[in-house]
Amino acid sequence: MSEAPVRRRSARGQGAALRGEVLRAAMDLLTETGQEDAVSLRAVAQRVGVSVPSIYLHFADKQALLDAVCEHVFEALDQALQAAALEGEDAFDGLRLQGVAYVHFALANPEHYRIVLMRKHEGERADLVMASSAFAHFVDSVAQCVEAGVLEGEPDQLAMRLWAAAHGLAALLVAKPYFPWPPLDELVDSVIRMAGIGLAATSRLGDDCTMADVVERLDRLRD
Amino acid sequence: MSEAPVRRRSARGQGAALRGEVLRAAMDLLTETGQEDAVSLRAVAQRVGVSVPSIYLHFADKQALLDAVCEHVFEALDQALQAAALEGEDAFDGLRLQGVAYVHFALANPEHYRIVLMRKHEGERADLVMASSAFAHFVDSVAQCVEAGVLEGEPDQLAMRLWAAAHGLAALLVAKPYFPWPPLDELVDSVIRMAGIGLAATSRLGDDCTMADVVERLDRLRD
DNA sequence: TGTACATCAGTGAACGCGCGTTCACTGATGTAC
DNA sequence: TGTACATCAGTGAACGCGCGTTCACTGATGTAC
Repeated sequence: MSEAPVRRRSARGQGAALRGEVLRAAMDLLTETGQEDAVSLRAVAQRVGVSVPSIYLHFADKQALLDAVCEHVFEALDQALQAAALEGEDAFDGLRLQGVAYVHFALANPEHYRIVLMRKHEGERADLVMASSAFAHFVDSVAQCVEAGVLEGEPDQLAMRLWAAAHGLAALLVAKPYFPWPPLDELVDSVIRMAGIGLAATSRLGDDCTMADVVERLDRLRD
Repeated sequence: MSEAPVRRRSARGQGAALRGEVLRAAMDLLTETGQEDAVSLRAVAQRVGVSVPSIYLHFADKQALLDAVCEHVFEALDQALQAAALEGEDAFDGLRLQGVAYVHFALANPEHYRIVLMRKHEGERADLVMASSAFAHFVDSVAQCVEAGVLEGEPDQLAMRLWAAAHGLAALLVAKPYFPWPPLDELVDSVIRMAGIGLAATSRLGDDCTMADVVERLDRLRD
């Protein structure tokens, strides 16, 4: 039943090739099974076509393998966001497109997203997000909006708020795929715009104006 | 080391008492250990002071116990939100307070929140959110804002967007407690207001006005 | 050109562990006669 | 008032399972002489 691929042993000096194959197998297992539990060393080894202890030639332990997976995922996310940012008509629009791309990334790689951003990370691995370029690049994008005068405040603080909104939708869609969501594109668009416009409004009109206050002002805009 | 509490066997007809004790023990284990894995039938049984098979007298299997925990958590969340709504000065403010209460609930019960809203639920358990009163009550609150003219659109759709924002912050704080967050009260307040105001703006000004468009209008408000 | 040796890329078998679940059982307590 | 019996609320011991990890090992291939 279970295909046991035959793998030729690497040539001398090419031992490191196995590392890549193991990493890829772990990523693929996440994609195909959709559950983290399915990524056991035995499952990974079998998929690569290698014995279990071989994995230890390239990863100190299972956690090291999972860490490598997380790193990989963050890089992919970073690239997706940067590509999206380039499509924007201006800095603010680039932010919006990054939000949309962020949620789409989670939808396309739900179990990868879950492993990296919905699991609790402790100790040394706690700073995974900060260590990734993805967050730093996103803060840069926000900073451009501040320079352009669309947003006001500390870019990293503003970035966290937008991140929260995008993550919220991404995480809900990943965790509750069977919830009766409306058509996803509309949902994503509306949430991202809600966040972007809300952030522009709250950051520009001052943090201490009441919500009713803002609504009242919005009323005047209608005329 | 591990205290093995002595439990008197329930009197005749009082067998159901154990059910409550088991449920409570499972909840407490989540609180104290902060990790779902710690809730094994053995750990629960030991904490109650009872043998493992006794649990099967009241729960079909482990999943049934976890389902009961989820139900309990949703009820607690529902109560927290309803209490918060009552404090609002008006319907819209009530929405804001519910958002704040939502995030505070997650912070106070991180592992409970995780188990219910950050895990993937499949099959019959997929409709847990819809089956809970919490979501329905929240939609009601949104509907009141629509009636009051603060928001426009389908209450359930609007509710999902706000839910996404609040959940995003809650989930990030639960998953990344060591991230260098700013002071939590400010962060929560700013995200909730961003979402509320953003929703008011996008729903009232029409879904197809561009973000730049809205920002331009906001500029006029400053004068 | 031949051979001993070191190195490299792996393997097979076993380890102990904690888990959910099952099964035959025990012993106290209420009820029927 | 006494006793047989049914019921109830549990228990002890064992089941098989998959897991991460370790250890002594193998066999091909390059290198030194």
